[in-house]
Amino acid sequence: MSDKIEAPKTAICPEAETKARILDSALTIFGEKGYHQATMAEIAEAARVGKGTLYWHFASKEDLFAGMVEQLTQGINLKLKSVLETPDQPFPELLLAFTKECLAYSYHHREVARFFMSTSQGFSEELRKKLRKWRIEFLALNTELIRLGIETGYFRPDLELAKVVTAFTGMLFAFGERQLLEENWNEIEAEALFIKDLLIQGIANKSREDQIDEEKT
Amino acid sequence: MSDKIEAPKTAICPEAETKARILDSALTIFGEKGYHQATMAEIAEAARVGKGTLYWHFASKEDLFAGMVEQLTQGINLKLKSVLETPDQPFPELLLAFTKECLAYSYHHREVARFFMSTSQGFSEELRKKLRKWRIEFLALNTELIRLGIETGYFRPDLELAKVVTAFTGMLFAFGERQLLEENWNEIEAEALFIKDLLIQGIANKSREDQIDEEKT
Amino acid sequence: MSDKIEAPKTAICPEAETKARILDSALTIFGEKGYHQATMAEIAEAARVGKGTLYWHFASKEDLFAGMVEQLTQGINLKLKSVLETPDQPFPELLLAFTKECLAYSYHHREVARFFMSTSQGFSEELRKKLRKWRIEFLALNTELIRLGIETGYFRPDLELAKVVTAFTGMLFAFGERQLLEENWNEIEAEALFIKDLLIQGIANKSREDQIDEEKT
Amino acid sequence: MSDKIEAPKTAICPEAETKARILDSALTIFGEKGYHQATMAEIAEAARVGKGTLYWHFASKEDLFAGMVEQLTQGINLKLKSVLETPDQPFPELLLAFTKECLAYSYHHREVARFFMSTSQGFSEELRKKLRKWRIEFLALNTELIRLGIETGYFRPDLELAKVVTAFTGMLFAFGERQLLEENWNEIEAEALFIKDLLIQGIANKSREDQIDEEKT
DNA sequence: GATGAATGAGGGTTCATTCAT
DNA sequence: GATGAATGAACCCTCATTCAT
Repeated sequence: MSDKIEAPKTAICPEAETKARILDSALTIFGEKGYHQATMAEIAEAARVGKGTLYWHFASKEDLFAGMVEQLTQGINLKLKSVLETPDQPFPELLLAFTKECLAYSYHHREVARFFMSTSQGFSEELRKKLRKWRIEFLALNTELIRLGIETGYFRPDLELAKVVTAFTGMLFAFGERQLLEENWNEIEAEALFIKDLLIQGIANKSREDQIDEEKT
Repeated sequence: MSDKIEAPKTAICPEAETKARILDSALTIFGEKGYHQATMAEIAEAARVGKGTLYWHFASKEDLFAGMVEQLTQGINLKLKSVLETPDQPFPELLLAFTKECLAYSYHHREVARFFMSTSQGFSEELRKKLRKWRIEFLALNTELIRLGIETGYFRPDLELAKVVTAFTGMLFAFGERQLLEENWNEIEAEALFIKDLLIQGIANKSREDQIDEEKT
Repeated sequence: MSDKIEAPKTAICPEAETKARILDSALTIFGEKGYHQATMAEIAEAARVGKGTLYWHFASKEDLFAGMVEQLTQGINLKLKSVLETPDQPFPELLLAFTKECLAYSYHHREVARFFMSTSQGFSEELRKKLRKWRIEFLALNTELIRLGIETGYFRPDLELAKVVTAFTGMLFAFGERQLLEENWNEIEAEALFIKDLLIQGIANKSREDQIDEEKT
Repeated sequence: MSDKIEAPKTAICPEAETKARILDSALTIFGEKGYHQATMAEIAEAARVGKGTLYWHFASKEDLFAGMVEQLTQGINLKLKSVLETPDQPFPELLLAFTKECLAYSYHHREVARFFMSTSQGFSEELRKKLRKWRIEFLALNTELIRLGIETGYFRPDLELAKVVTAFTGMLFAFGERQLLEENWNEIEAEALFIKDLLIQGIANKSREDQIDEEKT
């Protein structure tokens, strides 16, 4: 929702400000050209700092990349967590909100949605480990969402969590990428609805649905 | 169709045999390390030819990459086409077969499934155009499948084709990538079934479902 | 002599204390890694001061290096001078004491013995001039020693001073470096004796030797 | 003696010729500026090849350096071996010839004599191991020479070989370096004689000397 | 057709030095 | 006096591409 998600924590001191500017530029440049095509010189120029300054704040190109991705994942994960913790919310609305948040995030940070998808070929084992960890953290939130759906009776109790999560995140990424290519901002609402309905009607617990139907009558 | 690309190892003409070996090595190396991390030297070595030979058969690294991706997409598209053209097949089984074919392909050519997903950042406009074309060709087959589902009454008639295709391919890629990471070959059957059910039960035409239910009784 | 350079750690004036600490760290770091491999950052860290502080006390890396070498050469030269000025000492014992002092110094400051040997390639003309000057000062003391040997009749009067000094210092450095590599501290006594004997018996004035022999009988 | 010691072995094929030219340039540049100050660009320019060509023939800067040093040590060691194997030569003349060869070599390859002396700070462990090996090979020849001196009765039998070798090589290096600084080519003869006399008269077996003296009468 | 030595533009990284605080 | 963030020139090395054989 807020246009600037990665607002610097203590932006008054100039040092942190520089680091934030570098991370910002990294987000832009890595997003535009991808990791291997982006150059440190470009990022430095975009951040209006010397090339050496990058290496004062980050140990290497990989480290800068990692810092940027971490900031991003923490951003989306924080939002998703707060969605999950919203009290007194019927599950379908929770699912919808969650989906919308994901799509909105990949819209606002369209340059970067790729990194969730991108294979980590050519990275150091250390960075791969980090990326894996962040991916797992993200998937954990998705899993929690689905688990809630089962718990509240909206999803069939016999579902294999992992499969549902795979399908769900697959759809999220696919729609996120479509936005990347086609710039349909105003479709987020419709797309989130579509995904929600597809999931609910597909894996909803029919007996419970019937119950609900009966309750309404 | 084209006798060159599908030509197996037993080609008599030695020139085509060399080119095939190069494409094979390109598939392996590009798959293992990704486009930017793979080097022409590696590919040449893997193909047991000189580096110069690559440039006799392909104009550039991008050209070789394009050649490889084309071969791949033609391979899967050919298979999917033949699935779609199988006569007298109830739609659910068609959907299942299609899905299985996709998953199987991404398993057998796991090194390459990435290329469908990978963003084409850093490529020349020319190559990007080609990649886009092949992607569209692949999506066209998916669209055709979904269209059939609607036509035959298994899917709701009011569905927006593009959205369904996006969701479907998203799931395909997600499961394909999971295979990449986890090596669950024998899950293909189960996964395809899961996807099929999720789709059918989710976007199935309820009235028609009722019809079917009634027909059974 | 100079109260700054020889000032020990217990200096009251804090500024001089900082400079001394820097010189100490320079000695350690330059000694361990060599001039070109040592970095100002390392030296600053070892001296527990900021990088900028180095530049308050020394104009440049070369200047710091020069300051350190100067301190060292003054140290050894002072010692050698005092050896040479010891009154009423038979020449062979003087020679032995001189040699031992050199070997002991290169043992205690093993990290630095290298600098006498190290070629000054890549240094500024200014620094090279200084290094040359200090080398000459050191050689002058050696020359003085040999001259004394001739004057007192222990060495042949027809010797070319420069050649003897070259040979002598060559042996000193060779044994000094051997210590650097092999850590035989307790060999200094034996080595000094060996060098003394080699020199004396080799370049001694035979006629005088005969005289001595006869005097003993 | 021969002006061109490192004459290419099979200089007809152009590839070997290029490699030889690179080694030659490396000798010059490394010699002039030292390892750390020399740049690959300079060496490439001196060899009239592209920078990349260096990396076709050598894996790295260190590797090139190692190749150069190896060629040098093999050159001098070969010469010294042939000196040692000269048949029917009285030991003093052998000693003289050996010394002259060393001095002449360090004159002809003055840029490089340094490498025997230079400490290997800042090199990889691998290169250090190689340098150590070559140094030992060179010292082995010196040891062999001294051993011969003892065997033939010219040197006292109770001498510690290692000490004599240390002193001998120390003098060789010192005179070699003096040449480096002062360009006294025509002094080699005199210097070699000086070293020989210093050694012989110093560590000669007196009883044998007496014998010789008596034989002469 | 095939080869591989040669090329050089370009990238990541280091580090002595400066200067505002 | 002291600091350390910022700088940018310079370096080693990679690798797609070429071309003589």
